[in-house]
Amino acid sequence: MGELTGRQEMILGLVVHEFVRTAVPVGSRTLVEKYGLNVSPATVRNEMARLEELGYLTHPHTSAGRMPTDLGYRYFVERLLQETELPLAERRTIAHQFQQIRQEVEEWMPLAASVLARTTRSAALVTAPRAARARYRHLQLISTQGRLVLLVLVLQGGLVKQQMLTLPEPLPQPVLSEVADRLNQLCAGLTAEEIEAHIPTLPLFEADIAQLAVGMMHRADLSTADEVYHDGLTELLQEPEFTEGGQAQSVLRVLEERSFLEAVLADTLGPTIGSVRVVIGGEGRFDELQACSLILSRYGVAGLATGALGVLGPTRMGYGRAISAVRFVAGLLSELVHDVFVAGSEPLPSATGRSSP
Amino acid sequence: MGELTGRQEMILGLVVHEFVRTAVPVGSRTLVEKYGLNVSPATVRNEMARLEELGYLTHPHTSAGRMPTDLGYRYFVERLLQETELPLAERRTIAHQFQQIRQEVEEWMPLAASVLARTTRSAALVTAPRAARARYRHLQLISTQGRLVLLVLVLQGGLVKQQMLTLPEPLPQPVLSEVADRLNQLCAGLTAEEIEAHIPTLPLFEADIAQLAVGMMHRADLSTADEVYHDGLTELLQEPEFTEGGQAQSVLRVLEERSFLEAVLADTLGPTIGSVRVVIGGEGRFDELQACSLILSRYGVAGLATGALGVLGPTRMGYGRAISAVRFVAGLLSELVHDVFVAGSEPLPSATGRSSP
DNA sequence: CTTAGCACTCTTGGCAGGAGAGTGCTAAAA
DNA sequence: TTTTAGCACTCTCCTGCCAAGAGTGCTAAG
Repeated sequence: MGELTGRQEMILGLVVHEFVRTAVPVGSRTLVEKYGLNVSPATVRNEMARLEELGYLTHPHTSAGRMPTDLGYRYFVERLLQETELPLAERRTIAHQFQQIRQEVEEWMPLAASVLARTTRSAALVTAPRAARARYRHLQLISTQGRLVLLVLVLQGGLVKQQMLTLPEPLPQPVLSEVADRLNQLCAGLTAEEIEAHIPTLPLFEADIAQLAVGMMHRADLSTADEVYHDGLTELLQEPEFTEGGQAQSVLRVLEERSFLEAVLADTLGPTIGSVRVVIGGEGRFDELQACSLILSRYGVAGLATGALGVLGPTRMGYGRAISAVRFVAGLLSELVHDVFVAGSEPLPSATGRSSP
Repeated sequence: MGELTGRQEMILGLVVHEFVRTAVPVGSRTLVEKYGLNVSPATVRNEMARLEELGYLTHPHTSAGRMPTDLGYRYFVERLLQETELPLAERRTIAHQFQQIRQEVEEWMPLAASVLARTTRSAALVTAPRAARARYRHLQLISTQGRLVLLVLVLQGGLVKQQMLTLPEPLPQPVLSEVADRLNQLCAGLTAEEIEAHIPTLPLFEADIAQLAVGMMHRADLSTADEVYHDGLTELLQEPEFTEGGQAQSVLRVLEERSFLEAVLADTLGPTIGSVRVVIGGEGRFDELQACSLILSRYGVAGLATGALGVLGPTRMGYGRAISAVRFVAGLLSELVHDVFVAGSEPLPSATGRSSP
């Protein structure tokens, strides 16, 4: 990415800004008039031509204004966008909402999605936090009538898995609880492999149960994202680039084809917490996202449990605001996860004043 | 809804059939030729004019073919559609898939949604089964480090709720387990109110925990649908009626605005299990669904736990197949729920041969 | 009651022409 | 050397127009 002169940068920035606002290719005259530049449209045209040569702008057709290319957005995001934060008032209300549902584990993800969608006016995606390697925390066996038993396995980080099993003969609840307790003492904090090592030493019935739990943990390890919470799809599809045919579906595919989302996450997000990644226009690898940009970040506690969250919008999106919002919400969620895992007992420091690395 | 002559019914039926297939208004000549009627187009025209007068057909404009009105579809569904079932082979494979994941509680809903979406080529919506009144089944307290404790509450039917709480002082896991056990013995099978009645008799700490559980149960009672699983939205949005502007959003609103879905379910589905309801074109009450039809059914075990599932398609949808699919999948899910709740110990009778009332 | 015939209406696609917007280029001005 | 004015050029967008095609509604005859 070559260097641009100050004026070229300014013009690129203005084109991005104006195009994001209006969704209409912007011409030289409009730019000069709207932003009170003290050069003539002709000069701007020359610079625009140069920017186009370098690949930062395009033309839909000869007599139309300019619009940024994906490369143009990239330059904008990486060099022109000064790091910014959401306004304090907004941070306050958001932090307050999270404070409200601090105890309600199930509300975390939906709230994060809703907040992201609302503040960025785009679609938001949030995956639940998961341990890199599932670790056993607690198991319980709940007898239904008959020989049918519900096995509830709680993994470290609060992820709950359920499975049913049929006993060869009915057992009373106290016996089941006792079995569960013994396993709990033995297995707390272990990974699937570590538990497997113990199995041969266990009495028959307990070994069976442990084997089931191991299976559930393995399955949990395999899938990267169990549930994807989303919000704001309707707002996204109101954007002009999606109101026409085909485009809407490709966006939905991201949601419904889990494998696709997993690929994107794996490709663009390492295990690093805190940094925000920006994927513009699919970056050649994801055709379905040609018209979209993704702002992604990982949240959670490194090495213990992490999830991902992000904003999906048209390439023509407000990157500054979106990046700040993603970073801020990721920070809040990380704090919540931190509580469940590392668990300080002191009251949380106010989240409002925080910002990321 | 007045009576129609046999020939009028036939023509209405053919118009529906043809329009569903092609999405193009159907003219009198095409009808005669494609279906080998031995009357002339003019006769068909006369009948069509009569059907239009009665409100079963419309014209987009003077020189276009006819297409069914919502009333026309309604007549078709209620009087012309003979009760039918999915082909045996298809029922077999579907039942087999459910058999495979019988034990995997978390897979039920996604599978149901996926199967419905695929067999009807429309969007499918499935809500998790919920007890009419939440009933306590099992609670457990899992200590994190420090004073933070994770409370996991399992309700009858397998619904799991989690919440965190902060203790005034740290307690070791065995003490917590003991408290949980005492509450479990006392509260198993009770509703929120019944537990509340016990609270004054409990020691202080246990009373607090019980109060929390009661709160969680109340909250569970309030919301009709916690999670809505969906699949097949992409296929739906490929239909010609949604590829153009505005329409796509209104469909997504159904998904994202939970309150809306709750309203629809409450309005159209009583607590009755097994019957299939058809909502055509929003029926005047739901503007967002003007272009859509919903095929809905409740599943589960009456009085214990029920959920809803359905297919969302364009009004121009294959009603026969959709209704059969919804009924069949609802039946399969009901059996699964039956197992968890009422819990027979005998192996399931093969679902393939079953059909609903 | 059915049908043939015919006039009528409305959509669709193609084509032409003018307005508007914005560019690219050239030559003059700073 | 950079900036600017001027001008020709290109392309979209809208409008009006025309012909083809599809399908109807009506009327009068079978």
